[in-house]
Amino acid sequence: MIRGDGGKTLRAILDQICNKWTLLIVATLEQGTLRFSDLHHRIPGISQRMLTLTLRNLERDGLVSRTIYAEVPPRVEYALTPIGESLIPPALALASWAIDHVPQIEENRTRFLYDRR
Amino acid sequence: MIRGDGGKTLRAILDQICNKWTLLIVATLEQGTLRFSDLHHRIPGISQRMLTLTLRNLERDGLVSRTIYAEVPPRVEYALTPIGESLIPPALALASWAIDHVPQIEENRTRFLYDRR
DNA sequence: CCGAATCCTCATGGATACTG
DNA sequence: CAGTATCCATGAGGATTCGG
Repeated sequence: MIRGDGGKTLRAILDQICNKWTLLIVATLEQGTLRFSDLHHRIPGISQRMLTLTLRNLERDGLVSRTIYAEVPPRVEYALTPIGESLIPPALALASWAIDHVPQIEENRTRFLYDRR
Repeated sequence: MIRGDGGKTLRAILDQICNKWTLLIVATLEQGTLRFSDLHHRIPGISQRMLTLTLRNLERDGLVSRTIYAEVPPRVEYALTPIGESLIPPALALASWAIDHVPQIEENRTRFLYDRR
């Protein structure tokens, strides 16, 4: 069953994981450690603000580690923790499902619009 | 890789799947056909409005079928289509991950708050 | 380079009341 | 029973500016 408690905390955490950017960031960090600017231009469309906020949440939840190097210019590197890495398989499973079914879903949507008068 | 195109359509579909209620509704329909009121009280916390809206989106995308019986009182039954059923495994994988890691994540959050001054 | 802070907009979503 | 319609609060998220 999908609900362990009343569903409160679970749904809260699912919302946290399943938001607009989290899965993409985790999937991008699968390749290994990346610094802020790398992430910024590897994830098209994300704003600096949302990248910062999402990384903070992931750090707070212990899914991502943040390492600061006191250099000039500054360098900050992000990497997945073991818990973060354990999220990779289910995240990729969902992403793969979406990729596999994008054409079918798009066809369904257009047909749905056409069938309604 | 997680991005098939520029990431536009994929991210749109992921947003659609990964919203506040979709996964819960799909997981609830795994058990079989259910009517509106059944869904309503099996998913604690959902409003009538959001249940209707989310079901419409799922119907539009072809993940859920909607059957109306011309009776008094009216009866409407919802069921997963084959595509909808194919979403069950990755959805449950993600839900299971969340369930398994809720305690650890909650501990990380409280420690994060405590460590910051 | 890496962010924090501010402002602003718009979608999400809850509460309520009404219909067939 | 199964919605639709309306109003309204909240927060996600983009653009921009400033700081270390």
